[in-house]
This record gives sequence, structure tokens and C-alpha cells, in this order.
Amino acid sequence: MVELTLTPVDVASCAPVGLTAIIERPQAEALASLLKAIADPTRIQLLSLINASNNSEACVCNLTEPLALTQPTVSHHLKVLTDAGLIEREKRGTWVWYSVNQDRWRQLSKLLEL
Amino acid sequence: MVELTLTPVDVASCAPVGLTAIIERPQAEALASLLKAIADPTRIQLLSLINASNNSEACVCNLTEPLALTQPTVSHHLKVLTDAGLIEREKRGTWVWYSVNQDRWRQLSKLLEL
DNA sequence: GTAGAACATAGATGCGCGTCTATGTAGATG
DNA sequence: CATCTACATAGACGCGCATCTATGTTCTAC
Repeated sequence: MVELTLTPVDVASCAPVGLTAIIERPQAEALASLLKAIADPTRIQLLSLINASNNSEACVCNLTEPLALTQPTVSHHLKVLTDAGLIEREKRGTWVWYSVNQDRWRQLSKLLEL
Repeated sequence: MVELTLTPVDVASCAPVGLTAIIERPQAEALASLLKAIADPTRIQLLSLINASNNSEACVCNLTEPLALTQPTVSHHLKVLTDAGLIEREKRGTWVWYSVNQDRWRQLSKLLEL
């Protein structure tokens, strides 16, 4: 199964100056891939849960219960977000800690400007 | 076929203050629906084409050729964007003119803040 | 080395969505 | 009224994706 062909997407080339100029197909597909990674209710809740956690980071075991999902499903969504460069993964011992990539988030905001 | 259950999505209740606080399921679904409407390369190109047109508006016949898609397909995408409240529809004679809803766009930017 | 815990991966399933062709509707023109 | 044009709607098809169960991998502890 092909997850995301761009891992992570080259945000800098997604669009010249937001949505004001004409966007060619490759850049449109890159931006769409990035948005598609966020356009899921479970992943939106994951992002908010990570941000609301202590030190703005969380491990998988802290995320399964509030979402009432199985561990593999949560791992899958975290992988989608990681591949898109929206969150970062850090293994410390047995646990894996995820945190939001704020730089990438700011880049996305600029791409959606009018 | 169920297009979008929220038409248009109630953006004001999508999230309290962006993605900093915990987002409950209904708000996450509303925000996801809105993002899903944009997370398609064809619709991103449509938005950029409309913005780059004279007076920032365009009719369907001006959008089919640059995208190399059939007219029903373009109409379908414009309906998705219209249902999401991201563009507005105005019929003048035989032509239908579409323009970007800038207020809604600004609302979306705020919802994605960290 | 063995056992258990935390997480990832593989494979299957069912639904959603992007695109098409075919057809319907509304406005302009004669 | 008849015809043409611009656009919308209906239905079908094939791919993508969100979720699950089952299993593999890695680290810790004894």
C-alpha cells in the first residue's frame, strides 16, 4: 500500500505565495497530500491531544484510551502524520514520544494565505 | 450519495482556540470535513484559478480547459467547495460565477493556529 | 535467557470519493 | 415554440483509506 509518495512533502515548493497565484499540478498534489494528512477527525484529535499534553508530547499508550481506538489504529494515524512531517517521533526506552513539528505547521499556514 | 453532512460547516464551533486545546469528536469532524474539501489537488487548482481570474471570479467554462477535466467533474468539485462554504455561487444569465469566500478562509486560518 | 510491555507492520474488509458518460434544467436567441 | 449553450444531477466504476485482528520487533526486568 502506498501511503504518501512525498515523505515529507516539500512544503517550500507547494505554492509560490499561498493561493493567490496559479498552482500547477505537482504543487497542488503536494499541498493536497499535506492537507489530506490533517483532514481526518481522529488525526485532528491526536494533534490536539499531543499539544495539550505535558511538555507538548505524548506516547501511544496515552492516546489510545481517550480516542477509544486500538493501538495499531493509533500507530497508523501517527505514521501518516509523521510521514507528512507534521509530528516528530522520538524513542526513549520502551516508549515512543510524539510532538508537533511547529515549523512545518507555520509553513502550512503560509501556504493557505489568500 | 452523501456529500457533506455539514453544509456549510459551522466553523465558529470547529475549535475553541485553534489546535492548542483538546478538540472533541464533533468539532474534530467538522474541521476535518472542511479540510477534506480542500485536500484535493483539483480543488486546490480550482481555488487558485478562481483567485487568479479577473475580478477574482470565474465561470465553469473557464475552468474545464486548464484542468483538462470534463464539465460535470468540475461542477462536482465546485459543489464540494460551495457546500463547504469556501466559494460562493452567483448566477448571471446563462453563466454561473464562482468566487472565493474570503471570510471563511480567514476563519480556517485561525482554526489551524498553534 | 525468559517474560512481559510498548509499539510497528501485515493483511483483510467495508465505506468514501474522484472521475466518467448520459441526461436533465434553465436561460438566450431566432 | 424550437434550438443552442451553460451548467447541474444521476448513476456507475475503480481506487484509496480508516479500522480491525494477528503477528513481529525492541526494550526492560528478573
